[in-house]
Amino acid sequence: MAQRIQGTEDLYGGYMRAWQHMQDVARELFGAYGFDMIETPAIEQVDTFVHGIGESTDVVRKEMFRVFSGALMERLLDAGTESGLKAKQRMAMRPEGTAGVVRAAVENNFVPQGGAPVKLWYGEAMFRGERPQKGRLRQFHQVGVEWLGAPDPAADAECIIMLMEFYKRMGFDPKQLTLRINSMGDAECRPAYREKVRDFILAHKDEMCEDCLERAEINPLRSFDCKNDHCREVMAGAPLAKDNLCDACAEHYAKVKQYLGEAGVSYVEDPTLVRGLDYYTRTVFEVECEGAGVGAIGGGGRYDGLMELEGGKPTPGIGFAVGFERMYLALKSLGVNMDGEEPGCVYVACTGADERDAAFRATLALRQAGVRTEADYQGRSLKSQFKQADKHNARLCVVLGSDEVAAGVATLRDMGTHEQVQVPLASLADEVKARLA
RNA sequence: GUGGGUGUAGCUCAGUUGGCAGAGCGACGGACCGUGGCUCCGUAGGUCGAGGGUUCGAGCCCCUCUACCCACCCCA
Repeated sequence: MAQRIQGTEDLYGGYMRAWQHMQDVARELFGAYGFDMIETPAIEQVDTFVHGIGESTDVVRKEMFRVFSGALMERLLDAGTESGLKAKQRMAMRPEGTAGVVRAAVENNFVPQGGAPVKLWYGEAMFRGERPQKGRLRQFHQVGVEWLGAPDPAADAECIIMLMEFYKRMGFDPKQLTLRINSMGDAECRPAYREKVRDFILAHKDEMCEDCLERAEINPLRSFDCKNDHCREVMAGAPLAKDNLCDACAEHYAKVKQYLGEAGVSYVEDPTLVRGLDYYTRTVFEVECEGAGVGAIGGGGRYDGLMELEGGKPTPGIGFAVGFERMYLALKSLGVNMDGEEPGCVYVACTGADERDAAFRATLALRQAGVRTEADYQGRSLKSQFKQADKHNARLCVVLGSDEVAAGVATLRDMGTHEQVQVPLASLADEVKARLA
């Protein structure tokens, strides 16, 4: 039997409706904050992701799905190297949303010099070549926002406030969530801090695990959340980001915290919070649902250097992304079922072959009037048609028997109250719509 | 990439020392032939993940493959 690729899922039924619901909530809430929707291509040049996400990150080093046409792949296998490929022939499926949106902003000049900020949101599939496990898929879905051109710490705060409101509307009690924030500094102060942490690790090399020694060179800040307890104990004595911020970063961070406080958003300052993508500067944040066992259900931060890395003018940016599948699992672990119900409909039943034509016309008329309508296509008994009507969540059932057809009427049964009335076939759609309203 | 677990009906799973493949749910049909949900009765549905081996006999034991799940790494 043909089967799915590992780590992918088919979205249908209640699960699909849950994903659509998440996008509907996003559209409404993010729209109120002035965000417009954008959809960028699922494949981009590899460089777009490498420049943005960072050469040394796991996402770029081992998780990106590379894309080649069949013809190109043949040439590649012959040549044994991709060094001869042009940049635009080296493609990858997007592992996250920010790099593509920023690339689009640069390419289309969304934020001209001195121009107003642009606010964009997306809801689409992401692809990462990892081994799947709970809350981790190779194709998964995220809703996210990018706010470009706004250096103001109020933008950081508003993003976070909006994010927490989003969770609330999706069915979380804010008390069930932990919002962790940190500041990673900027081009001014981060390099020096990074070096300090590296030196600290190397000074304690006898006590650290192998992974951490490797991290010291690649991304020393990651050692803060090493899974090894002993490493974390050692790292507790390491220099903290918040003590090593330049004045501008410290002021920015303080302002973000002030605004969060004013908005009544509770947060935990976590000096060890380090996000895995290199583009982040200053504010970073992450939201976790305790006990759900799926890790972070959303996160983001500021990326003031990213536009430049993608070849644009220096333009500040901030954004976040929320994982659909993880959020779905987290809500489920809290007893909230996100599955959407099939919408109600009207079912057209008939008693036999002689009435089938009349049923066809009634079904057509209802659908043309915009009513979600179902009917029988298997020649089932009337009793069975009623069972089908229930399965389709029918609110009304139109019954067409020989008596009705002869009299030019239809019996309309309310599936909730069992009330039945006869209405002229000519005004069926109006009668139905009046009762559904 | 590394480690562990599981594949039996549409779904969730039982299946004892190797001895006639099961349950619950679901589906379908019926309970005074034109009326659903509840109840009752009945019916259908299986390459026991695939291939090989041991055995009189394998869902069960052995080997290989494969798929999925979980965990590490990392991340949404």
